[in-house]
Amino acid sequence: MKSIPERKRTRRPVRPDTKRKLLDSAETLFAARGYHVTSLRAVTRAAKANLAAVHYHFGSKQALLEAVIARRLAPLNAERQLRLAALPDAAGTSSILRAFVEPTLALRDAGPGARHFLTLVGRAMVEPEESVRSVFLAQMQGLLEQLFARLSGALPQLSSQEVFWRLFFALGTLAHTLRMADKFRQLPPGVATDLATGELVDMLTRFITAGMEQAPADCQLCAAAGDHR
Amino acid sequence: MKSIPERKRTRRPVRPDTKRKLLDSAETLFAARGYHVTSLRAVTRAAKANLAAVHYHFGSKQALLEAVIARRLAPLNAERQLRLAALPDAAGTSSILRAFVEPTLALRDAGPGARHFLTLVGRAMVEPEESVRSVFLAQMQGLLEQLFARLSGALPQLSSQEVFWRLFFALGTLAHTLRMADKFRQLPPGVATDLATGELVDMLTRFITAGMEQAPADCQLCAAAGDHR
DNA sequence: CAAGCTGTCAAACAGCCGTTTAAATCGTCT
DNA sequence: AGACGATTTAAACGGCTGTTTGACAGCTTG
Repeated sequence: MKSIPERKRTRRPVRPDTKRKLLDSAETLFAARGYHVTSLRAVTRAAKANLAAVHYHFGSKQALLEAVIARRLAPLNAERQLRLAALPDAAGTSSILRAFVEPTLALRDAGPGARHFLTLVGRAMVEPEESVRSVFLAQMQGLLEQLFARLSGALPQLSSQEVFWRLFFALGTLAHTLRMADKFRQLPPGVATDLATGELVDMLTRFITAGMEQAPADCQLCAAAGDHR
Repeated sequence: MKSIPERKRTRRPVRPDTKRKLLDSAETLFAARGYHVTSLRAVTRAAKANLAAVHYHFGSKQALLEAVIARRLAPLNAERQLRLAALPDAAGTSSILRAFVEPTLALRDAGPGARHFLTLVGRAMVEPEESVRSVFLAQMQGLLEQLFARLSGALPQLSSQEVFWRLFFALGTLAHTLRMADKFRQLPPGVATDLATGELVDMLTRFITAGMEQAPADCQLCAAAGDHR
């Protein structure tokens, strides 16, 4: 209403970051407290935006969740796919699992937002509510089938049923680890609470590799040597 | 605080099963849809009881959750403790883990209520909300410390930090399995969806035993033999 | 019988929820 | 300048939430 801002290099509106701030706030709150217990009022308050902004920019609470997940999961899945495709045909179980795990946990060091996202993903994998879990699984299904196929190729001595169950266990372990990517609580004394991402990747990969590579169920040698049963 | 009823033969009221029916309905609904999204109206409707019955018998929604968990977790933990104590001093990792896992998954065959409880526990372990998770962890802490001590004794070559992390992974795998104790969805074709409990216990125990018993992180032989890194 | 406790019931409470509306504001273009 | 689309804003909507209340029924005990 006054002097002309001739050098208005800012072609974007004054507040183009409302959408991003909503995503950031939702990411943090959904991860910390869960999707259902987090109200849109809490999200918009944290983002310093109006309550109606969520519906203007996203349409609904669920669409906001989908956007939060897609923003980071799409690039992450793309890199996991690249890593899997770059493996030699004869790659072993450990390499395959590492190609999947390492880009994931690398987000721990990509800023606090990405770290919150990891917690959110770890929870979304096991969410009781269909709507939340399906939002996540829909974006993962193709990659998971690819991972299953690679592992089946690397473990030809196992039945596909056995590969499935071991992969099921391994993904459960990964989800459990992701949930703790943010912070740890109630640790027994003497255990380091902060761990470098590289060490964590190593430990996790070794754990699930050992579980996947063990002898088949009907291996007599194994049954005789072990103390189980 | 009054006269002692020397012979209270019929101390039960006419409808002593309202409390139990509330526990059953809450167990089922909490497991199927989650604690927060399940309303007391849904619980009382399923139990064919009045809305106020929850507050009369338990005091609050959270107290109902605690009662649901305690009803089955107390006997379960008692048996896990017995199984652990009955082990010989020289028991191996596999036996220790099996003593913990087997009574747990045995609830799969103890009726539909117990099966729902397993799902609920698997979710409570990872619940974002502090109130839910702490209700569960408070009843588990002593047993978990005992389990940690036994495993440390069985794996003397590992640092306590390494034992902690491997146990952390193993419990994550168990929690993931418990969540699926109820039913499975979206399985790839050709994979049996219903599995006998014994087979499941075997597979799970073998998986986490292999992860826990692997060589220490700095084992040169292992690093040279494997294809990882 | 009357008193008393236990359990049930319908109704209401305040409060928060996701969503919608319509008006107000801002930046940009003709 | 005026007009226009893009955004923000305050307010309200109906609906569902956990919890509380007070009256009422059934059985046990004086």
